[in-house]
Amino acid sequence: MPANTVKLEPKNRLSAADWEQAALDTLAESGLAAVAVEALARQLGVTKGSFYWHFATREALIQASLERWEHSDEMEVLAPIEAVADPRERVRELIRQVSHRRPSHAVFAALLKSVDLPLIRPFIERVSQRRIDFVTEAFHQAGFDATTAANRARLAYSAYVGFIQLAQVGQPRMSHDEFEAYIRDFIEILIPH
Amino acid sequence: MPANTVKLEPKNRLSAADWEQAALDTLAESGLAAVAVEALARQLGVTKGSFYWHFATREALIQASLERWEHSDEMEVLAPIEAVADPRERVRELIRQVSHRRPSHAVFAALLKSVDLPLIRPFIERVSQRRIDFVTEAFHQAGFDATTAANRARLAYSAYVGFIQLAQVGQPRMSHDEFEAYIRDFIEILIPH
DNA sequence: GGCCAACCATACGGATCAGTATGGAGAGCG
DNA sequence: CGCTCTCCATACTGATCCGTATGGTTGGCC
Repeated sequence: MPANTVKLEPKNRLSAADWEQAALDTLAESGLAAVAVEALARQLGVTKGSFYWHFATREALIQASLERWEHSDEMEVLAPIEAVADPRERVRELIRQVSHRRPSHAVFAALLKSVDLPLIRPFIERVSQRRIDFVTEAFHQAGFDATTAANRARLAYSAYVGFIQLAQVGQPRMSHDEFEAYIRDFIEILIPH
Repeated sequence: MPANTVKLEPKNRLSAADWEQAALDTLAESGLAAVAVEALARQLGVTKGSFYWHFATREALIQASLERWEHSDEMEVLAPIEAVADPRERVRELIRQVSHRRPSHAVFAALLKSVDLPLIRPFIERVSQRRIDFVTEAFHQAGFDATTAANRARLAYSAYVGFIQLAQVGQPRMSHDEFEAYIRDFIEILIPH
């Protein structure tokens, strides 16, 4: 057998990053309450003893996981769209992007439900502020005055937040085509030609 | 002393309705997790023994409380506005109403966070469906075709849901005047003249 | 005035979960 | 070979909370 097994054998021997990823997965799937040390341990095939070696406390895990999520979220969503020159088209592209990439929103939707916790709140505040500022800036560049741009951004972001909440209820019971039509109307209403 | 003390002495001796009201209050203030029997008992100055005489289980209390809330919500919000003849003005009035009466939304916002629970989900579904249908109907009467009316209603309701979520974060950090201006823009965008 | 039913206290059982204490296996290195 | 550091298992404590069992108190009613 070849020696030099640098990073093989992902079977046993976990790292902190493994725990963080598992935490984000179950957070997205089952909510913050499901991010429990013993549950994650079972899910990873180990016991609590492993966890408390990598992290001091449950909150430390959540904190680290969310910092990871916040960073990747910013890099993967907003950053690529900043390149779009025309501000109107930039917002349109943003709407299309977020409307066609569900998995990332699951974490945000889960966090939204635990926003009353002091541990979670700052994350919601920061990412929301960044996103609203992003859209506000685009609307401003598109010719709207400051307050109108801000209000339109607020409306757009509120509609986004509300939608991902209602989507879990299956409330806007729409087919794929109906959803696409909704997105088109969404854009049409918020970004007049 | 006059006999005939029909309903005096509200000090001791609770009724099921008292528990339901207390449940709704703490639900609105501290979320569903805070609706715990022992906590409510302390809050009401009694012990668990009292609770389990009035209700079989914690879920029974929540169920009863939410049925009470759902009924009063429907009566106090949508019903009075149905009288407004002009559909455009009806939606405008609805928006003004809900934007100026906070306390009732607290229960809905709290429920939204626990929508994954099978006990809560039906309530969210029913009230959301009713509200969306209400607005859709108004937009339809205002001259929009069926799908456009539905999409505008979805957008309006999503924006509402998202706003009450973000409001708790203090995210749309607005003064009173800014809020009023936002509502005006909200109406202006959704209901073109 | 005594009985009955509504209402509540006390005390316990059982489940869940965060965190601690402690010891053991396993790889690398001298 | 043996030591040590990393990583994990086992076992326990303590807190919280739902639900049960049971007995006590109070008000109305015959």
